[in-house]
Amino acid sequence: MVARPKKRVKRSAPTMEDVAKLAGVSRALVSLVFRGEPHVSTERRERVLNAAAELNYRPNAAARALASHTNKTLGIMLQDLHDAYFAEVFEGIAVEADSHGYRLLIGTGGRRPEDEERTVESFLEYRVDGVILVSSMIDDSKLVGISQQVPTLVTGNYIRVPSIDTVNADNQRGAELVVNYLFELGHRRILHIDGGVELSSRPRSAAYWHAMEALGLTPHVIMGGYAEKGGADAAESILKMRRRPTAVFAFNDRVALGAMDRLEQGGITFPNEMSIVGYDNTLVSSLHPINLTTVNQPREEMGRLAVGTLIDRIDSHRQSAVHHTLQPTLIPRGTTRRIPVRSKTKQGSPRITTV
Amino acid sequence: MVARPKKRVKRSAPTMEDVAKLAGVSRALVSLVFRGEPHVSTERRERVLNAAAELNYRPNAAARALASHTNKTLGIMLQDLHDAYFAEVFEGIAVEADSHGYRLLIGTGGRRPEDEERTVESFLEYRVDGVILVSSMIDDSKLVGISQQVPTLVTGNYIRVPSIDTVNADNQRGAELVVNYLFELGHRRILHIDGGVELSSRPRSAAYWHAMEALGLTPHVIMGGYAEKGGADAAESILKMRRRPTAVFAFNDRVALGAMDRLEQGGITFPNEMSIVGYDNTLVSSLHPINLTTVNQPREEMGRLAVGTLIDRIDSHRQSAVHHTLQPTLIPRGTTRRIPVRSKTKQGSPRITTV
DNA sequence: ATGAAAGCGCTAACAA
DNA sequence: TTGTTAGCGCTTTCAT
Repeated sequence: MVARPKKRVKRSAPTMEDVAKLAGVSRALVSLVFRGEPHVSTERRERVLNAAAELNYRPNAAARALASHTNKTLGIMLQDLHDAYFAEVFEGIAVEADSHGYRLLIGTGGRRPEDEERTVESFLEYRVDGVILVSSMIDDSKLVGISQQVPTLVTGNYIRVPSIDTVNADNQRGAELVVNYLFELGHRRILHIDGGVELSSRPRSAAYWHAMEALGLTPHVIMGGYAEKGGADAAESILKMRRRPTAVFAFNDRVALGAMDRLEQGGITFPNEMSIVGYDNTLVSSLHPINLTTVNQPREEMGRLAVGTLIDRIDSHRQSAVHHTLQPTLIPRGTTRRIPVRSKTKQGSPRITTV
Repeated sequence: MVARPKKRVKRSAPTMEDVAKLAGVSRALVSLVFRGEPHVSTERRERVLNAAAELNYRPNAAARALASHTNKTLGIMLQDLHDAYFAEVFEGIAVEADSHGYRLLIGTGGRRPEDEERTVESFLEYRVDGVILVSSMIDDSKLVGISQQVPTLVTGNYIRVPSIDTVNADNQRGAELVVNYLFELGHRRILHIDGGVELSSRPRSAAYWHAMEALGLTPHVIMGGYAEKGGADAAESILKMRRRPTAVFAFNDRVALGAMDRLEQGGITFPNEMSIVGYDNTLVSSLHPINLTTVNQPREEMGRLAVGTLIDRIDSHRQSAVHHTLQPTLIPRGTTRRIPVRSKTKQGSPRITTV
């Protein structure tokens, strides 16, 4: 036998009115207290707070937003939290937003521009105070359109208009670091597996290209992607080459790992027969059995900076853009090594030697 | 010389009133159209839609929420998106919420109950339609309190009250799978590195304990944690043991990886001298150089199921709890092997042999 | 099928 | 320092 509930409590949550009544003050006074206004007598403040506590009152964010035209909320568009890159940028965003008292509305775009736009649309309905688009694939012109409706910051995008702030890691510098490092180790046949349609792929591969030419080397780029699969596919092509590279610069760590995996199956050992460099310095890359040479990007800092910059625009009504570019650093680890000086003879594809 | 902007546009966004005026209908009719009500003549509908498009009108979610007492938003509390476990559960949540037309308000608790409570408090101010708490460390009694204010679903928690729905993976079964598997491979000295204060640590270690005893073996649990560090510390103790285990069952993949790393530095090779099993089947565990035997939990499915169950409670006003328990599966890979039958003699700690 | 009007719970002048 | 009073932009009866 199930007991029929006897409750006869007021169904909906208490309002400011209820608190005011119980405390014997006006609604406006309650509002002042809850907004932390200084010019309220301690006595009344106490009364209000007590009444609120007694009723378990909690301000209604929607009502507040409607009346005040601000909701202390930021919309964050990410492609995919599965990916360590986004997760870590987000971590920085969360920390900084929290310290400024902002809430986060989050949406994922899944690298599909239409989905991204739907997400942003949803942010706009919410009338968020600002939006951050991480590695958005939305057209520049549409981005500008968005920025005219809400304070906007993008990261991973190189757009330069007054209405959009940006935070980026210097992809160009990162690629240069890799090429020069490999060159100094004696490598000359350095191949690049790019990021496919990924946003930062273009700047990285272009920088790779330039750095190679500046060193008098022949660039060689093959198509990759943003994840392991892209690396594995690229590895497939590499295995078929008659004259394989001595070093590979992968778009990111995941691609590098995918490539290594496949190349090792093909009998190539790292770093003995080939060197490889990733990008991102994800946690996995540092694990001992992997120990991948890579490039660090200050992702959490990017996230924090993004929020700080955006909130600055919101607060100051700044009309000009701020652009931050953070510097990456090379993290040399175990998958790269100096190329041994050897006689001109063994020029063909390297024989596979069992160690 | 910076040109002074000449714009004289209406500053704030257009409202329903504006649309109504332009379309020559009442505000209520516009509302009907935007809520997709069927009983509107096609002609008027068109007019409204056109007017809205012309003005670039977008409904105000706060106003809507205030008037309708619902906002099609779910609050999601996660500990830390950095962690693949949470990221993947979230992925499932995001997909399912999207397909039901719900937005997500997200907050992280960082494994600090006070922060979790602040996050939930914020959800309540928003008057979200429901909340999902992933691996919350909030007291059961407080969870009950929350569930009285908003439809609530928890995952990772075994609480059983009518007001809270739950979604869990069967941690007990997972631990049994591991112990039995190792037993079948001939292992008898199976040590468990637990998850420390982590929520699912208790059920897993308890199940390990029972499974061991059921097999007539002596359980041995040492303290770990939820990340690499915990594993490394535990490995330190293992290296000091005079009679080392032949197999280790780690709380999760990260702990396993941390432990392996440290143990390998101590000269132990896997799986030759020791077997090790993780938990979670994170992407890293599948990478070739790691190739960790582990237990898979259907994380995305957990996320999807959580949202589906919660929305069901919201829609149906269900007053009784629904509990889902999903089954884990063992993923045998390269870090475990059958123990070789050997003479009773070599019982001491294994000599370290260079391969 | 459509319109009129009363809120939803709060903030923001303005008065007092 | 505190109270009064319009709204904020929408939904929701209730008429028609």
